[in-house]
This record gives sequence, structure tokens and C-alpha cells, in this order.
Amino acid sequence: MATINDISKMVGVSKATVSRAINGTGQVSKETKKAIFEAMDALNFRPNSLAQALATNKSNSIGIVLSDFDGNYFGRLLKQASQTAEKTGKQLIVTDGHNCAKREKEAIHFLADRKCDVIILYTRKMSVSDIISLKRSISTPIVNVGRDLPASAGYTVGFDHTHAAQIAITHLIDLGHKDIIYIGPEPTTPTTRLRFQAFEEKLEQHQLVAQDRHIICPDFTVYGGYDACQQLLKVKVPFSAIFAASDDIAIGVMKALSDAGIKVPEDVSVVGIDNQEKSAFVTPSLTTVELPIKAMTLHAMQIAQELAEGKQVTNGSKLFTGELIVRHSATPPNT
Amino acid sequence: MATINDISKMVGVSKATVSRAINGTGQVSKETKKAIFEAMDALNFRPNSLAQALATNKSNSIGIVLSDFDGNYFGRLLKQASQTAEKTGKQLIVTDGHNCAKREKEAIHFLADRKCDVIILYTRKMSVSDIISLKRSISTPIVNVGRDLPASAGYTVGFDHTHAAQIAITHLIDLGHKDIIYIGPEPTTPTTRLRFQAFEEKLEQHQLVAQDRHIICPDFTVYGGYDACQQLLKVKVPFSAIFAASDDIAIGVMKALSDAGIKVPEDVSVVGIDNQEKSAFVTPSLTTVELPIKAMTLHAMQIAQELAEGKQVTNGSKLFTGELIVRHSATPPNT
DNA sequence: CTGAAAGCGCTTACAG
DNA sequence: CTGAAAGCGCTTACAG
Repeated sequence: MATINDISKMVGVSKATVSRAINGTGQVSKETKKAIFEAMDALNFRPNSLAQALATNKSNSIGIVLSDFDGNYFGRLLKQASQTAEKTGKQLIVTDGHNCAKREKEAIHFLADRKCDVIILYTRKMSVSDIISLKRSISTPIVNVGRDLPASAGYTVGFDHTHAAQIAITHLIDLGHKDIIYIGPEPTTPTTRLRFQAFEEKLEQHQLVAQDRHIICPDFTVYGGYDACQQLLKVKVPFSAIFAASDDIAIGVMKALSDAGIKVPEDVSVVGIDNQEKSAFVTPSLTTVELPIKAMTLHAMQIAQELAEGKQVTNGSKLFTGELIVRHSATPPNT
Repeated sequence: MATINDISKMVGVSKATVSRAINGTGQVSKETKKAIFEAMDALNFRPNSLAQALATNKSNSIGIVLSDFDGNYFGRLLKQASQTAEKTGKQLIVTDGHNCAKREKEAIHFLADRKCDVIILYTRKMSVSDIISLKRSISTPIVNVGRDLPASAGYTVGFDHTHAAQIAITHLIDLGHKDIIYIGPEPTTPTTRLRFQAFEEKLEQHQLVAQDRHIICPDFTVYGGYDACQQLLKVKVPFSAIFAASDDIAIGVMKALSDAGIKVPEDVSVVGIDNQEKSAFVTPSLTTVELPIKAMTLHAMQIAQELAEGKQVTNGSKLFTGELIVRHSATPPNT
């Protein structure tokens, strides 16, 4: 690998001059500039970005830590993030939190250690105080995505999970359903807690039975939904509608129902949350709540961008809300 | 940020000793080691990994470049890669090739410039000669994933796309179908070309009409499949089966069919390629070909691992083959 | 077991 | 417009 020294020797100038030519900082005469670029080509020179970063204390890259590499919307988030990053000429470094608070923290440190200009943090497991203290311990600016965090956690682009769950359930109630089941993971993380609480509250508010209406599935996957629904069919509690904590779960649920000879929506209505691409293509198409992950990511990247350039942030933290997408998986109950 | 100097001053030893204590290289007495660790804690010291990498010329990380951040199996690939990486204590740096040869190259350079120990390359757009010359121009070892490349391209964990397409089509032919349509992207990339060629050859081999049987869809998505199938329904060519170039396309196709009142598999059979998670959960469940992306990634990571440690590679390049997964979307034609 | 010194490949005041 | 020198924060022979 050729270094700046090689090319400085070849051209017969100091490496300071070479550096200036490369970066376009300071004045360099046309002729020497030309000679330098030719030498760079000849030697196939590429600046060592590690050395650059060490010297300047920044790396021209944006770090992302994702709580997990297979959540149902991490693909959309990544896609959007990488598109915006490309426009700004910054590289994106993506890192896995392995769905565990400890790993999430490590990933953040990894990124901070590499002097990323800014870190986009999509965490599910870290507690609010974790986030706040971590934020304090590193100098890299952080922008949180996905959760609704207090101002002390720094910039955050959140989603109103409570509201999303409410409109889904309200839809079912408005259709006339009285026996509604919730299928979703145990309410142990902020997100799962919010969704489940919204469920219970809405039911109670409408004087419907809210107790023992929660069938737990291990995760947010189709498999989880499928198994949980089979479980539900065994216990023989009466129900006419199911609220699934995610579209994936809902799709698993619908499959289990169909395998058991139960028709959706004629016999049982199902609604989900997420509005994944595939949800429009299953049969029946799924009624769900749009989670605007692309718009959220875009917003987060704009903040990140401004932060990276040391600019004033024009549009700071924001809370996004969902929207009900009515399709064909939920109808009035069969009476 | 505390540096190694701060802690060397605090303890009263040279920074060489501190470095040895941190890395566990060389001898350091118990007492000084203890003092050093205490000081590290007190000052909340984290070694600057940029400086470490610059000094040692390695970074203890594995780089991945993905041709695109929304291909249909990049999620599974990433998940598996990050799981293996975690076990080995290496960090994973993921980078987007933006579905374009130029960007793919840039991404590789980015990773090489950061001194990744090894690069996993999943490219769709770069030509074989591109890959070979790029491989020559950087010193970082590369392991290719997904395509079947010549030995001169270095280690490669490939998939036999021709064989996969063949078994899918043969399945349809064996069921008795004579009028088969191919729905997939234009054969412009290595993968799309292979799949389409296999289709044409098999048809000709069985003396079936192979001309004008290709309905083009813009990409590998459900939307693409949906639109292309609507196209197909307009042109009124007779057909009893559809071979879709991916599961996503197949799912879009089935939806278009069902929207048009055509029953799968009673009226039309459909098969895909990929065996995505959701394919078992659509109705009817999709007959497809398993693409063992997890196993392939695991294999690639093992090579990467050995390369990174400078070990001899025990199991080198390998070509994986698909397996037919028979479910409910394809049956004998209705005669 | 420990230290002084050189080096990794850049950048950036400072001086001219 | 250009160069000499110090510095970024580490590691690693070498010498003791």
C-alpha cells in the first residue's frame, strides 16, 4: 500500500503539500497539484482512513445500532438510512445489538470508539436510564429511533405505540366485537408493555372482559403467532376477534385459524400492527396500523446529518403516530 | 476522553506497560496490573481503536458488503453472519452496495480502508473481471457469497441457481403442465440470466413451447409479481402454471390470480425460489426451492474467520444446491 | 518485569 | 504557495 510519504517522495514535495492537495485545503499550485494526482494514480494510492480519523478525530461515517438483525422493520429502516447516507457522502456502519441490553451498549461503544460522527440508536432492551447514562459517557451525539423517550435522552424520533394499539382495538370494538384476544409477547419491554396496556385499558373502558385475554407468544414472528393461536384454540375461551401485536404474528395467527378450518374474517376477525409489505398480499389482506418507519428514519437521518456537520438542528425530536389501514381481515362479528 | 497517557501518568508507569496490561501481552506484575486496571476504571478509559488499528494494521472486525439492503434474503444472511461474528468476538461492519457495481466497489474500498480483517462480499452487479481485479488491488482477503465464481475470484460460497430453477420447473413438468409461464426480472444479471436460461432449456428439452413465455417484472418484489401477473392476464396466452423467479414474486402472482378470481392451485399452479419464512404461511402455502442462505453464510463466515486469524482454510469454496419444498401451490393441471 | 524510542499514516498550526 | 515539526493514541522490538 502506497502511503502519503511514497507519493511525496515521488513528486518531490512535502507530505503536508500532498495532504493539502488531497483534501483541497489550503493553497497548492496547479502544477504540483497535477503532479500529485498523477503520482496518486500511478501508485494506486488511497489515503488510510484510520490515520485520517486519528488525526482529525472524525471519520465521516454514521453508525447505526439495531437492537436486532431480524425485527420486522429493520430492513426498511436500513434501506432508508442507507439511501439518505449515500446522498450525503457518508458511509453507514451497521451494527447488531443482539437483542440484549449489554450487547446494545457494546455496539454503541464500538461505534463511538471508531469515531463515528453520530450514532443512530434503535434499541429495544436498554432502559431509559441506561440510555441516558450511556449518552453521557460518550462524546458522539446520539439520535434515538423507535421509542418515545424523555428529553434528557437526547434527540429522539419516536412512535406512539399506545395510540397505534388503541386505534387497532377501537376498530375491533367499533365493529361490534366483545370477545377480543390479545396475542403478543409478554409485556416486558417498553414496546410490548405499551401495546398490551393499551389493549387492557380500551377493553375496560368499554366494559369488556379484559382479564385472561392475553395469549403469550415468544416473539414477534409468524411462527410465534401460529403456535400461540393453536394454544388459544385449545383453551376454548370464546372469542370473535384477535388483536395481534405485529403483522407477522397476525399472519401466523391467520394461518393457524385457516388450518383449523376457521374462516377469517367470517368466523374470526384479525388485526395487526406494522403494515408490512406482505400484509397487503396475504389472503385475506390484513387490516393493520401503519408504522411509518421510513419517514421516521428519514427524520432521524436528517437530525444525524445536521449533528454530524456541527450545524444547528432544525427539526428536532418528533413523535410519529400510526394510521389504521382497513383491509379485509376484520368485519363485524357473525351473530 | 482519557488516553493511555493519562492512565500511565496516574499509575506512574510507562505507557508501554499500560499497553501490555490492557492487551495481556508480555509480562506485567500483579500489583501494577491491578493499579492499572483501577486507574482505567477511575478514568473510564477505553482504548482508541483507531489508534490500535493504525499501529497493528488490523481492526478485529469483519466487513460485509451487500449488493442491496432489501434483497429478499439479506436479512437472513445478516442475522447468521452477526451471530457467528459475535461468537468470535469480532464486530461486523455492514455496508450497502446500493445495487450498483460502482457503489459495491466503493463499499469494498471503504471496508478495506478501515482495515477490516476480511471482507464478505455479496455482490450482484459486479462482473467477474471486476471482482478479480478489485481483489488484486486490495490486500484484505475477500470471500464471495451467493454466486458461483471461478477459482481466480478467490474463496466463494456459491449457489447453483441453474439447478434450483431446473428442479422447480421439472416439478411443474412432472406434474403434467405444458403451458408454463416464467415471471421474473429481465435476464441482465448473472442470477436472473441463469434462472431464465434454465427455464428455457428445460422447456425445450421437453419439447414445450419456450418462446414468448417470459413476463418481465421490474424486480424481485411482491409488487413486481403482482403487476406482472396482471399483465399476463391481459395478454390471454394459455397457461396452467407459473414459475416465479422468487418467492416474493410468487406471492404477488398468487394475489393477482386470486384477485382475478383464479384459484391456486386448482386453476393455476405456482412455484417460487427462495423458501422464505412467509412462504409457508401464505394460502395456499407455496411450493418452492430452498435456498440455504443460512448454511451458506455460516460456511462463508468460517472461511472468513480462518482468514482473519491467518490460519489455513480448512473448508474452502463450496457450491450449495437447492432442494424442492413441496407444499400446496402446485398440483397436476385441471383437465 | 519495565522503560525509552520509533513507528503506524495522516493533519495542521506555524513560519517563511 | 510550501516545508519542518509536532501531534493524534496506540504497539512493539530492543535493551536492561
